[in-house]
Amino acid sequence: MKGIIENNENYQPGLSIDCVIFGFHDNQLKVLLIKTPYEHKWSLPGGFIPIDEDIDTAAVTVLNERTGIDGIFLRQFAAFGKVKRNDQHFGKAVLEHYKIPEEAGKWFTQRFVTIGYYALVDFLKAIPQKGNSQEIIDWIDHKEVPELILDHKQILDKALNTLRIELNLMPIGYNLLPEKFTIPELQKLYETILDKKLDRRNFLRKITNIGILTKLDEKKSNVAHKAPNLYTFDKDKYDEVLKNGLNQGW
Amino acid sequence: MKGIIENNENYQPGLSIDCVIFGFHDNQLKVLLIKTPYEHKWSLPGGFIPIDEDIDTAAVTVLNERTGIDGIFLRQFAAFGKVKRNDQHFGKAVLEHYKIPEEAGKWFTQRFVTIGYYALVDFLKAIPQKGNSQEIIDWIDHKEVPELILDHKQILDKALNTLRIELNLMPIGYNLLPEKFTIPELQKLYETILDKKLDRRNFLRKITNIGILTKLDEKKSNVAHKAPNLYTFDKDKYDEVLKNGLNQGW
DNA sequence: TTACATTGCGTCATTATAACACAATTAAAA
DNA sequence: TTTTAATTGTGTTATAATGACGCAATGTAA
Repeated sequence: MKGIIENNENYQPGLSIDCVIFGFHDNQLKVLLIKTPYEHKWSLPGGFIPIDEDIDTAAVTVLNERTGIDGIFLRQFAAFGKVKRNDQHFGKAVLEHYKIPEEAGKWFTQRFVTIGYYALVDFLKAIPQKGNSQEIIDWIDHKEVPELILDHKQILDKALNTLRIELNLMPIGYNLLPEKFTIPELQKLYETILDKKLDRRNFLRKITNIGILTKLDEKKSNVAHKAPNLYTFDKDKYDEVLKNGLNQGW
Repeated sequence: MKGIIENNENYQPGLSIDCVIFGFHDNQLKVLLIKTPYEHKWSLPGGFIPIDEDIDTAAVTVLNERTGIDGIFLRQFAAFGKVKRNDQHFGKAVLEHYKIPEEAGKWFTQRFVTIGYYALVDFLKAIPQKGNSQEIIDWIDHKEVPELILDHKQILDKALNTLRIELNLMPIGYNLLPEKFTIPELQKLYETILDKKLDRRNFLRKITNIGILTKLDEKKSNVAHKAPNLYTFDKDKYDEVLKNGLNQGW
């Protein structure tokens, strides 16, 4: 933040990035959110775009800084550019907190357009990183997201909606689950994202027919009831399906 | 253009809009392209964003100015923000042509991010409008698009690709065809967009099963061979399907 | 009058989907 | 130790969707 206050001519003016980072844990679809001490609401992790960086690169940077992982599944899904989307932000809390003089503050109070990215990450590998010591960063169940700043709730909703649609076009799971997982776990992931129950047996048939799963000669241990079999993704086939898409339609 | 040269502080800096406007005619999917006398290549119709306008509104304005129609099907599909996407543009031809002094020209030579929209319009209702007398604006078959400026070819490709995917998620045709049309015409539209042949009989079955077509008691006249029946879209059902989507997948 | 391209309507085999049955496994309760 | 309950693995069956065709009707042009 300090760098940009002093050298905002090095950043793309009026343009920001916001990331909706999804993780899956305890049968919950979680979102990585941030709370700064000078704001009363939570917000999506975001950032500005150095003028000498591609916007995608800037998004990767935000994500990497916040989760500590590389090679993340990251997709741009929409740009948000309503005139009034940030008209009462930065104007108060942030500028005061950073003691930014009015003239320099104009850079922050201008009308901002933001580009939304969503990411799918392995909850156990992603370690939430604070931007500074006063920040709080945490995984929050998407069903219990508190009030967010600006239009961040809309951005989050749109991201989830996009994810739901893309679920029908491509396989997911590789990015959200640990290397070894069970079919019921994968099903829970789908059910959680879609917010609806699926039939166990039909799910198994459909997911295995895609041809991206490898059944391991190993069962999950330390579980109540019957121990489910473990699977991994066949990465080559997975990537092929990712590239070519699932349902052809016409 | 004049307004923005003198009052560029009224526009969102470093951000533009580009529109991929599709029309369907003579069994060709056509794109509305522009050629300015001071450029050797063609370009997508685009524009800048007034700081007091939503980006979507700015896109509607561009579209309306270029086609003369309202109530257009218009969708934002991606933002393009590679660092070098406009590094050799504006720097020469445009600035010279408009005799923009170097200082004022900096606004145009800065790094630009552009937001891509695609539109579907009725070819016969859309009348290409020149921005000024020296411009050429024309419908060009998407298979014969000449070399375009900057990354406009990529933007066009991405738009078409998005359209192909969305064809499986929603009905189209209402925006691209005249009010009355035949099934073979609708099929040609699909085939042209997808660039593949479809079976007549299966197409009829599938498209009618969607329940968005109304068969008219009228046949197309002045045609070679057997006169095909005319149809219209049932707008209520069409909109309902548009809203809810076609294939559920999971 | 005939040839030909196109339309309208239909069949049939295959595949995909939805709904459901039952046995096996394992922790916890009785 | 036995029983209960939850969960997993592996089916079956009926229905719907899809892909690959056949054939007669229509209207232009040879």
